[in-house]
Amino acid sequence: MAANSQFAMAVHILTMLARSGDENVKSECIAGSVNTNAVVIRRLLGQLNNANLVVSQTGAFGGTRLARQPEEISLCEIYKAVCCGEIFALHPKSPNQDCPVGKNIEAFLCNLQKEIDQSVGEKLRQYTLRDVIAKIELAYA
Amino acid sequence: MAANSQFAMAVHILTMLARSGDENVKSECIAGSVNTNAVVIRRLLGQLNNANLVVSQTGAFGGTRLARQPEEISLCEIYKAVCCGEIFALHPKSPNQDCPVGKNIEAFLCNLQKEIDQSVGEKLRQYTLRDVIAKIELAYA
DNA sequence: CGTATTTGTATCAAAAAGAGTTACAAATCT
DNA sequence: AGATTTGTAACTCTTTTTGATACAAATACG
Repeated sequence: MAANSQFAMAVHILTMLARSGDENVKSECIAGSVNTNAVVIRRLLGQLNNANLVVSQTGAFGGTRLARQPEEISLCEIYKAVCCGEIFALHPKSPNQDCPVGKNIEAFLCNLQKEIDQSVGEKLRQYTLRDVIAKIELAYA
Repeated sequence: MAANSQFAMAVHILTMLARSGDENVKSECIAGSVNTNAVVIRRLLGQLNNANLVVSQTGAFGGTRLARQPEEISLCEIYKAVCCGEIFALHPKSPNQDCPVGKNIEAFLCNLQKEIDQSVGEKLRQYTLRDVIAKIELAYA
């Protein structure tokens, strides 16, 4: 399939919102920076809204802003909001249950998935949107 | 796309080989346990062979066996052998370089990818094929 | 030496998922 | 009332993986 860029785009979107403070930002404007269609942005904003990370307003002078301060939004929350897939997928078809390996490998892999998910979550929890802004502003200071 | 199950299948394959010791195992036999086509297995075995994890023999009474002892093969090596993608993909199209966020977000995300990859690698290095066998045999003991 | 078996690999079809696009109803401001 | 913007449905295009068929090359054994 096409690679899943939703997390990358979501971080991009939220970084822009964070830099705009209380001001509403339009999906068209974000799309211009991400270099994609505004509907793609609005779809992601919908997911971020479900996760209570952003607040949107319809109508003239509408747009979207962060629901919380940048230092209160971790990359882990963003990752979970756009529910990227697991690190690896389990078997496409259920393995042969008459084979000792086939019968037990799925449970093992499932546990492993969870452990890795935990590791990734811990790493992502170390960064907030505030850190992202800081790094980006440092880069062109 | 269809989800990438290569790591799951590779662990399955190698676990079967580990349990067969020095004996050659046929792709058809592995396919029966994984519940897929033998060519899918042979393709994966090709990758595992490139990574020097298995040894194959063509011809009658041919097949595949581990290139090393199970305790000398970590899940991290397997993961790298089948080169599953990154945890998340970068932007589908390069972001707008005239925007401060667009200009710098990719470098940030790229570093983040590497950090996460490191975390996942460390976690996977904790387990060897021997551990997988132990867990699976415990399950039906 | 010939036959049977098995891998390695090319090629194609089918399925799944993301990204991009168009279109339009609903909401909101002036 | 009119203009603007979000939310969302519907569709196409592209990419990726899996699954399947076919066949040459290698190998063992009688």
